[in-house]
Amino acid sequence: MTRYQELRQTLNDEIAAGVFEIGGKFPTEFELCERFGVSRHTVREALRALEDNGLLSRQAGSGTTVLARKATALYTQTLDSLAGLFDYATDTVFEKRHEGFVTIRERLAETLGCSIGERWLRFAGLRRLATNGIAICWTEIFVAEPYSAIRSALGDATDPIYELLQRQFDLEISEVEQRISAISMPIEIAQALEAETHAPALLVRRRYFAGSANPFEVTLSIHPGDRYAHTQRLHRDRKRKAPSTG
Amino acid sequence: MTRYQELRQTLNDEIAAGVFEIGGKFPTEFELCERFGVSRHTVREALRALEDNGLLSRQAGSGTTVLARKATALYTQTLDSLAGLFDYATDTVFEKRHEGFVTIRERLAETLGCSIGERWLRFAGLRRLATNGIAICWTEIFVAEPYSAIRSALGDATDPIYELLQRQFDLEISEVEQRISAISMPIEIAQALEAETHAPALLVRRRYFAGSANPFEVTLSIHPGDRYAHTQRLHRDRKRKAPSTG
DNA sequence: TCTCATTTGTCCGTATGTATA
DNA sequence: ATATACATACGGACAAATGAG
Repeated sequence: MTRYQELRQTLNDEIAAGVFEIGGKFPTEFELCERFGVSRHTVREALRALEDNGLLSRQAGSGTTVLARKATALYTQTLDSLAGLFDYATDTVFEKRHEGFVTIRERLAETLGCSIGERWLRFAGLRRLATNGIAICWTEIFVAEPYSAIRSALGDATDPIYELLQRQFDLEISEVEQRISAISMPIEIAQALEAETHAPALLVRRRYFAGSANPFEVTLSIHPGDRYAHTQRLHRDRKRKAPSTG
Repeated sequence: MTRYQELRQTLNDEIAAGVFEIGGKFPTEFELCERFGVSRHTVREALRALEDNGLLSRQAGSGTTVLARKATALYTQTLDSLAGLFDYATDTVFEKRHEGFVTIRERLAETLGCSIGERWLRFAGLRRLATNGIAICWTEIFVAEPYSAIRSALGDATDPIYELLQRQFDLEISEVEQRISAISMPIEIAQALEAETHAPALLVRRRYFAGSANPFEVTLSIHPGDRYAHTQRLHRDRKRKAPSTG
C-alpha cells in the first residue's frame, strides 16, 4: 500500500472512531505533515480522497472541516421523500414472514437476473414505517449461497444485510444496479399489504456487486403505487460544502 | 482562471471537437507539458479533472485513453437497459404534439411540485425509439417562464432542452431530483401510445435545479409498464476503466 | 477599511516506483 | 529485459481566500 493510502486509512479510522467532532476543524496540512513525517503532497492526496468520500470539506483560508464519520454510501437508497404521504418519516422495520433456501426456477431467474438451478438464501416479509406501522412494501432479499452463513448472524435485523455481508465476508461493494418497473399488484402480496389487488405497483430490484460479474445479493421490493414514490437527488459536483458557521 | 483549469478547458474542447478518436490514445503527460509549456503537475491536475468527468481513462504503463467526447452528465438518465426488451437500442426521437403556455392549477401544481398560478412553457409529445419507431413514453416538458425564450431556438429537437437552456442562458445544472411512481395509464395517453388503458405505468418526474431552490425545468414521462423499466447503475468509485484492446 | 497571519490552492522542479507493451 | 508512461513522493515558492485585529 502506498503512503498516502496508509495515511488516508489512518485518518479515515480516526474520523470513524469519533476522534474529531462533526462540524469541527480537522488538523491543518502542516500539522499532519509533522505528525506523520510525510510531505505536504502526500497529505493533500490523502485529504483529497477523504474529501471525495464526503468525510471532509476543505476551504482555502479557513481550513478543513469534518463532515461525517462514515462515507455516505452511494448505493443506499436516498429515501428523500415518501411522495409527501408520510412527511419524511424515515425509519422502517422489517417484519420477516419467510426464511429459507430456494432453487431458482424459470420465472424467478428472469426477475432476479440469475441462472436456473442456482440456490439462494431468501428472506421475505413486510417493511413498515416505525412510527405508525403502515406497511410500505413487500420485500424479498436473496443472498448467494457462498454467503448464506450470515443466516446465523441475523438475530437483530436492524442493519441492512449488505452491511452484515461486508463485515463478515470483507466484501467491498463496487456497484449496485437498480431497476424500477411498474407491475400489477399480485394477489398474495396485496393481501399482506392490505392493498388493492391488481392496482399499479412499483417493483424495485437492486443487485449488489463486489467485483465479480455476478451479484452476491439481490433484493426485490413491491410498493403500492398510492403509498410510495421512489425519489433520488443527483448532484453533479463531487465537492461538498461545510455548513456555514454563521 | 488558473492554468490547469485553462488547460482542462482547452483539452475538453478538443475532445468535444473530435480531435481525438474515441478509444484511441491521448497525448502523454510529457507531450502535453511540452506543448503547453507547463509542469507535469499542472498537466496531471487537468487530466485528473477530465478523468473525473469520464472523458479519459489513465493507466500506468499503457497511457491515457479517450472514453467520450462529452462529459457523461450525472443527471441524464442512464438508459442502461430497456429491460432487455429492446436490446440496448439507445437513440430516441421526440415527436411533438402540443406546445404553448399553461397556467398551473391544483392538480398539476402537485405533480410538478410548483405553485398554483405560475405560468410555464409546456411541450408534450411521444418519444419513440429511433430504430423501429416503437413509442416508449409520453413526455411533458415544462420550462419556467423566465427561460421560455428557448421556444424560438427549438427548431431541431435533437438536443435535450436542458442543454439548450444551458447554452442560451448559461445555466449550470447543480442538481436533479428524480421521482418515480406507479400509476394507472390515463386513457388519452394510452391511446397515443397504443397501450392498454389502466394498465400499470411508470411516471418519472425530473426536476432540474441551477442553484436556486426552484427548478427551471420539469419533465414528466409516462411509460407503459410492459415496455420499459428504469435501470441505473451506481458506482462507488470515480475512476472508470478503458475497454481492453484485446 | 485596511493590514496581517493562517490555511488551503496552485505551480514548479526532480526523483523513484510500478504497470504495460 | 528494456523502454515507455503513469503513479507516488519529496522539496520549495507564491497566490488566493479567510478571519482576526
